[in-house]
Amino acid sequence: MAKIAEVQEENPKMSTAQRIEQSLMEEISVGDLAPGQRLDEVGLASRFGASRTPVREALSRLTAQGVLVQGEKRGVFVAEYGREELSQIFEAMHEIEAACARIAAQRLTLLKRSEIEAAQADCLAAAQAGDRAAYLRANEAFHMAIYSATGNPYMAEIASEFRRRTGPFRAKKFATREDLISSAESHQALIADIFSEDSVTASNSMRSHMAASFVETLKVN
Amino acid sequence: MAKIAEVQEENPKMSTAQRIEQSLMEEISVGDLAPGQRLDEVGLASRFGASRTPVREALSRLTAQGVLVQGEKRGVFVAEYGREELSQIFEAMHEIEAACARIAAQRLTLLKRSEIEAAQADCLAAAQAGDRAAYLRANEAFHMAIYSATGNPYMAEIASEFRRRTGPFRAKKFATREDLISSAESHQALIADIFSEDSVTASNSMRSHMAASFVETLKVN
DNA sequence: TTTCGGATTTTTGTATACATAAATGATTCA
DNA sequence: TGAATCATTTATGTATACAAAAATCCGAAA
Repeated sequence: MAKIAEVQEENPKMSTAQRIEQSLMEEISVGDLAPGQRLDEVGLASRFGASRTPVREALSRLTAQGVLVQGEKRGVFVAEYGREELSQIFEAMHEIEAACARIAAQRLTLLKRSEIEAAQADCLAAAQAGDRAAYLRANEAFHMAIYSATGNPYMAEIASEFRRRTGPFRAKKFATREDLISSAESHQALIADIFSEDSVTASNSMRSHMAASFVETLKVN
Repeated sequence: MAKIAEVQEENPKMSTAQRIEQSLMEEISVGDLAPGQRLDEVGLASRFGASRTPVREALSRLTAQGVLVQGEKRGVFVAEYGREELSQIFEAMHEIEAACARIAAQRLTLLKRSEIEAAQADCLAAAQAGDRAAYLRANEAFHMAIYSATGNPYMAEIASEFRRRTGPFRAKKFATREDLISSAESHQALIADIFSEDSVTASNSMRSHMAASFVETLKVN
């Protein structure tokens, strides 16, 4: 509820449907809405104080993005992936992230470089503080900064899309403060390799980062 | 109109919204609906013999997929890309296609191999016949067969999505029978390199195929 | 007790109506 | 003549209503 009001005040000119879509996306990526959970149109409508029409539009768009799926039964559900599906999604994500790292290394500007550094500083701070929610946000911002450094909004868009899809599964692996710190530390090597401006080094470094992330994710899913 | 009825009869249990979405997608990817064209809700509603509600749902989903965009004015429009944007989209597409070719080369099964060959046979036949519409379909099937050969439906999905987005722009470059034939012939080298089962060769071959495709596309856009 | 069939209740998909925002056009004043 | 403001019309976003399909529940028969 806090989040809804927050978004509402930040962008007061958003339509109800967009507001609902963003709120749901946020809740899903953080893991408040668990994979497999059913989303009821009328329930959401009353919860957001709206009618079914904008709710349906939001659900429809989220389904088109693959964040929700319509299961065998009636209703839409938060996408739920088994080990096999997770591994396929991570393989795809891993390819795209590697491409992003390679391109980013080639095109790195001073501005983008400082944005990545700033995001990483936030990651470290949140990890030290043991603030899980803050770390999740900072970690997303860190990867977004790398996507943005490609200078290619379409690459960034698909990379973000996979990140959203896998959000709830990756989120589970951050249980303790140590998890946060080790994740933040693994960013350091990645940053160094991207900043080396050698595309092969950057790409390989991202591949190993993603592979490690996948191993950790599989442990808790 | 023929197409609408056709899809309707193939999948009689589809909802009106899905039917409209598929029809519009088909018309856009073939180029019947030109980039930049405005899509009017009431007009589409009367054209499909439905109310605005399912039309809105279809437009909303197509917008979420990036096939349509909501412009500065009111209304949604078929996505229109300038040279700069086209080059960015092609760069992203090129990365994904290269990854698909690499993975496909590593995992090639006899079945997938024969599917690729069959699709290419269709391409050659359509090109020889100078049948542009048939070639467009066969060419899509050819690339889909490669995506499918990765064994990874998520890779296939994003690759397909880019293909749909760029459909109307790529379609323009097939004007004469010679265009079709030269395109079909360029598939031959690509196939040979994928069938070599050497992932680097396959990936590089796809990169050059995509680069060539981009050059041709830019000429007509 | 289990299973089959029908009735009931949800839930979805579509249509329609209405209020609001935006684009267009007209009119007036400079 | 031009610009600016106001009115008109058009289109969008949301709400509500209704019909159809699916899921659930309940009872009867084996």
